[in-house]
Amino acid sequence: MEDYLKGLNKEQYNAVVNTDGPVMVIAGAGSGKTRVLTFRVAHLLQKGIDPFNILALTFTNKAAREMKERVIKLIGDGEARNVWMGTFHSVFAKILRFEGQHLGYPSNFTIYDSDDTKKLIKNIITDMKLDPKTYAPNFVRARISMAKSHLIGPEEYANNTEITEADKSGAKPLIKDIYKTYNLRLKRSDAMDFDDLLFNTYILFRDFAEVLYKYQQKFKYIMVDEYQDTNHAQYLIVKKLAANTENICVVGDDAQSIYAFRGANIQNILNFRKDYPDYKLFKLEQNYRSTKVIVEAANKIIGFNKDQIKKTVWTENDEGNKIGLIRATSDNEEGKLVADAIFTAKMTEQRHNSDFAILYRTNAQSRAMEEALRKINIPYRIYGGQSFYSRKEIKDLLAYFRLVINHNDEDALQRAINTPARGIGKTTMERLIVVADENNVSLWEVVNAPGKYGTQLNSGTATKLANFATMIKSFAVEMKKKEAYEVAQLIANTTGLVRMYREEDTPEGLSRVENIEELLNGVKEFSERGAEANEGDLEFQGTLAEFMQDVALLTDADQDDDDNDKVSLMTIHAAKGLEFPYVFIVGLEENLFPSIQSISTRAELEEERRLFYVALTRAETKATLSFAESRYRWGQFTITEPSRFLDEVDEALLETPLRSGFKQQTERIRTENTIPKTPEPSRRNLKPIDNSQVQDKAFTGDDTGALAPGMDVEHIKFGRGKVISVEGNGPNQKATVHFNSVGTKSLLLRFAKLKIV
DNA sequence: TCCGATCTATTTTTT
DNA sequence: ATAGATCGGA
Repeated sequence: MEDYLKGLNKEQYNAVVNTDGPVMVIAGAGSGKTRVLTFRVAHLLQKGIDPFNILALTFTNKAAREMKERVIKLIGDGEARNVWMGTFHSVFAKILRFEGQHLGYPSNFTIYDSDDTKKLIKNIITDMKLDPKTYAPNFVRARISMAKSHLIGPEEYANNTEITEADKSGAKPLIKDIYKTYNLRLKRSDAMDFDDLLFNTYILFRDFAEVLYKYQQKFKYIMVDEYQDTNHAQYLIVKKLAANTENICVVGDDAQSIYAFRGANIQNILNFRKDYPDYKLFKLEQNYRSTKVIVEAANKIIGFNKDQIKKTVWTENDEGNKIGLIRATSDNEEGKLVADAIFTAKMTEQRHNSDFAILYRTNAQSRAMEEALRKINIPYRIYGGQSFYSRKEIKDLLAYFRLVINHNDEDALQRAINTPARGIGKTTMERLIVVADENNVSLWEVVNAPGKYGTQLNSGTATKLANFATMIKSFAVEMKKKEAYEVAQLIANTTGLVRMYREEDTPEGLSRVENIEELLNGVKEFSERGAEANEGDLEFQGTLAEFMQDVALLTDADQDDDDNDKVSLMTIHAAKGLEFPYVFIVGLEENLFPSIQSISTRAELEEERRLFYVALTRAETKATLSFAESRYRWGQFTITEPSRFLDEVDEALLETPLRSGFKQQTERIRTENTIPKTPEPSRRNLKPIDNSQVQDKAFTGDDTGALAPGMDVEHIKFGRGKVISVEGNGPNQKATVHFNSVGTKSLLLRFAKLKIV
């Protein structure tokens, strides 16, 4: 046995060394899935397999990078860097840059992100004079995206009566036309959306046998991570690629499937047995990550789901801490209690900030957490949310980059042409768009040569257009001669974008200028990295075009930070695949988690439950659940109810009972084997309550040094209560107080302003 | 065409 | 709450 394989358990070992033929690995949470994948790659290389023959597909760039780093650690640099490891989207984008001409795409095609996509769909809806309320852009986009990920093109869509009937009964019969126009417009812009990267790769392999053959020869060993999250398109592409050698290894966990909402299909796991009847199955069931308490609680929760593949996750780890429970009166208080708990654990357990993660269902929940952490000076880092790349000023500058790289990129052109203002307004643009449509050419064609298409323009406008076109073309020339950073800086300055924001002379304007500078620094770093990497990776030049390819598929979670000792804040989706000693799962309230839009069908509810399972199994040492009894949502104060998921946590594993104090829980009727009733958003939850009571600004705490058990105290939010105990001293002094209103709470006296009554 | 005031949708999760 | 969209007036 090779040395490096010694640390593996039997199942892991088998999953690693069975390199030939189809293999499926069902890997429970924390069972060493990534380990198996990395060792498998290392093992292949060790056996002398050419790294260029190995393909490893992941869902996030982060997972890909991590895998690469770990392989390099195992067997050293050099060979490892030539393995194709990346997300489905990035790998297929790379293939399409090489092969896109078969489908009529240039290699410099633009990738539209969801913002660009949405905008384009919105434009089309307006152009078609449809009511944007009926045809809500987000809805239409979701519909088109769903179609594309099932490999249903515009024609198939229009010819599929089941689909069109559904659209008709939804009073949206024209989605098929929007879809058709949308695809034409994308094509005319030499652009692909995220789904096209998969769709077109599939078409490429389906229609061009020689291309398929080439990649089948290339990728002799294929590995797919998070197989439970693949959609139909991904499934078929992988199947085609693997058809020759059948050296395919998929790793997944049905209990962690949380992307059905975007077309992921758990059936792909089941299909695997049919597609490769002689496949080998390995089950990784031993959890190395979490304590017994966490594993047991998680097992019980997932047990409430009907649809699942039987498996038993177990662990030899210690029993561990019970699961914490935080009950807060408001979202802000929830933030404070969580921040306090982190502070306390840091002090008592000597932990780093980076040992903590706060996980939530929606990005909007981060704010209360941020504020609370900031108040007590705990550094944190937010993953996801409003991405750096979706800020206005960044989009503005990127639009120029895109336009310079691909003149036909219509979205980029529309954004750039009058930002900053160049006197090319709405009227002119509308006229140009009509001409472009009539002649079926890209918008750039018309802007660049309006005379050619007989566009009616006054001479002033014509000059402005000509100047703009000349400028863009001059950038394109520069781009060929200079490296990325120089061109980027030239563009930022010559276009007047930086000047525009600077002249706003407002704090926002200034921060926009700073963001632009940050982006330029990013470009600089990128091209320097390009120069360094040149000898190792011949394909990498560090050009602006390459930078843009990177950016299009990048998410915020992929960015690195210099200072890494920070508390992590992210959605549960973003946390998949990660682990932390201490995990706080916040906002466990009905209509938030599970989400109000996911409780009408069993399938949706079960996905929410898997999400909860994923969240809980991120924890190594201790998990803490929290919920608030009220929360601001959509700027509205709402009373909330604890999540049904809290009831599914084994009471015996909780630090404090769920139902304590005076609060009487309304009995919720839930039978495990009936389909949940139609959602009845309880009035109670949505009723705005009078929020006008002004808080007593003068409320200041008494000196709490004299605080002792038995004393009556008053709290600014909780009102009257009785002190049960006081522990700790100095800044960490805590008191347990029983309040009439909210039951027993533990408060850090430094923050809780208590008045002795 | 530009600017400001008013209105409005947004919040599920991501490549 | 808040950013973006929209509309009317300059």
